[in-house]
Amino acid sequence: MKEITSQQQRVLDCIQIYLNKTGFPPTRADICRELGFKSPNSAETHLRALEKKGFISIESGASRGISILGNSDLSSNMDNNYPVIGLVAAGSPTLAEENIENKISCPDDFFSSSFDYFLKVKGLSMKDAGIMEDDLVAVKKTHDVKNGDIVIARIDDEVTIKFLNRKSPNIVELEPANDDFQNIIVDLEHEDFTIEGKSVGLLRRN
Amino acid sequence: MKEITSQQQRVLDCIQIYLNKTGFPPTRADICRELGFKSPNSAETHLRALEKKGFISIESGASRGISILGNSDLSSNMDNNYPVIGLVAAGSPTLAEENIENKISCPDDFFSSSFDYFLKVKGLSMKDAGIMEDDLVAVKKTHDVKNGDIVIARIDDEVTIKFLNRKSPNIVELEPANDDFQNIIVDLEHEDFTIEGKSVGLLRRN
DNA sequence: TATTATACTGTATATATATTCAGTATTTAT
DNA sequence: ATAAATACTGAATATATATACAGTATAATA
Repeated sequence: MKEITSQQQRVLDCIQIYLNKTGFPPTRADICRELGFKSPNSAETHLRALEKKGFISIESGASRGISILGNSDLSSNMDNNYPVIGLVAAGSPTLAEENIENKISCPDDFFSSSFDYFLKVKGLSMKDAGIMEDDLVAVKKTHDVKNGDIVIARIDDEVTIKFLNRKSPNIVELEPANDDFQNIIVDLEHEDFTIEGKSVGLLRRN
Repeated sequence: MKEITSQQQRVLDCIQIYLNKTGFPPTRADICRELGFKSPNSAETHLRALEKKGFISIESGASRGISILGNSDLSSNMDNNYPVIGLVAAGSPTLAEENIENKISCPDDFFSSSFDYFLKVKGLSMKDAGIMEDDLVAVKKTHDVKNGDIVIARIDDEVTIKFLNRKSPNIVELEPANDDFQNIIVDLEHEDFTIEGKSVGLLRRN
């Protein structure tokens, strides 16, 4: 998807807000009223730009014929069953049957990114990041992680959830969010270390 | 909600299907085309009947100004759209349209108990309870709250989320989960105090 | 340098659309 | 038995709306 200008973003937001508020899309005049434009053609040209860039579609000739495209809203309402895996002290969080505590049905587009399973958190090592015991962290299986990401990592046979901090090509620091815990420093040359994935969201069921 | 006739149900279904398909509501002519009516007035009268019975609302004078109302079970899926309400400093978190920031589709049985809306948290007064800024707290509208519950309360015009602690019939203590914040003590005789509901879960989208 | 994209105002108009009025017929309450 | 609600056709119309056309101006390309 092409880049969007700030004014086009305002118009796109305006359409979404109008939709949330009324249940149907705005007219050109509505957009002008909301954003302070004085000519309906101001809205028209922005709409055509948004259409050209693939953010919306416009039904020709129809009144209020604007619909917002992309995966954000109506299109992907598919539910899926996501396994809940216990964070056990030893053993990687595999999707093997014996590790699956239960399954949770939720929409595929529920979090900012797609994800693969829920990890049930043990302990309070990430409590200052708002991750408490028994919270369910939505984990995306990936190796594409940056410093500062909350990652699910395996050192030898221990699985843990921590902030990632790559110190040097061979040294990785795993940082808890709790003063009672120590940083874990991993030497990639001498220890068996794997990134299982990263947190893309959290679910807490009281 | 009053009873619906089979023809009115067909029209209501038609609106929903049209919305799913196009992203915007149908015109009278569209409904006629879909259902085989030969006069736009056929659609009009059905729409007015549906409006009178509270199934839809019609924006007078607006084209395609139909919106489907109060869907307790007419969406028929397991999923429902739950509004996201911003926790504003003043004003109660009503479900009024202007307070709805967004909607999130999720299964009705997603949390331990049914719930009514998501509250977007501002500030860090509950951080030690793992509730961080911009977290979405699933709120069940109820007055059935116990000591220790995380409640959404309104004092005069301030809405806040805190632990509940009833001290005596007339004194309620609202306890933050953050040492930087003070307990709030409310005298029910002299202050306007309402329990809006309680937290039944939490959702965090990174 | 010329060109294209962005970002508007202002006017005009064909048509898309809601909505009223006039009928007919059947079913359901009172 | 009479009124009211339902379920339509058909025609007419005021207006809501998309959209084209004519300009102006600035910033970003090529």
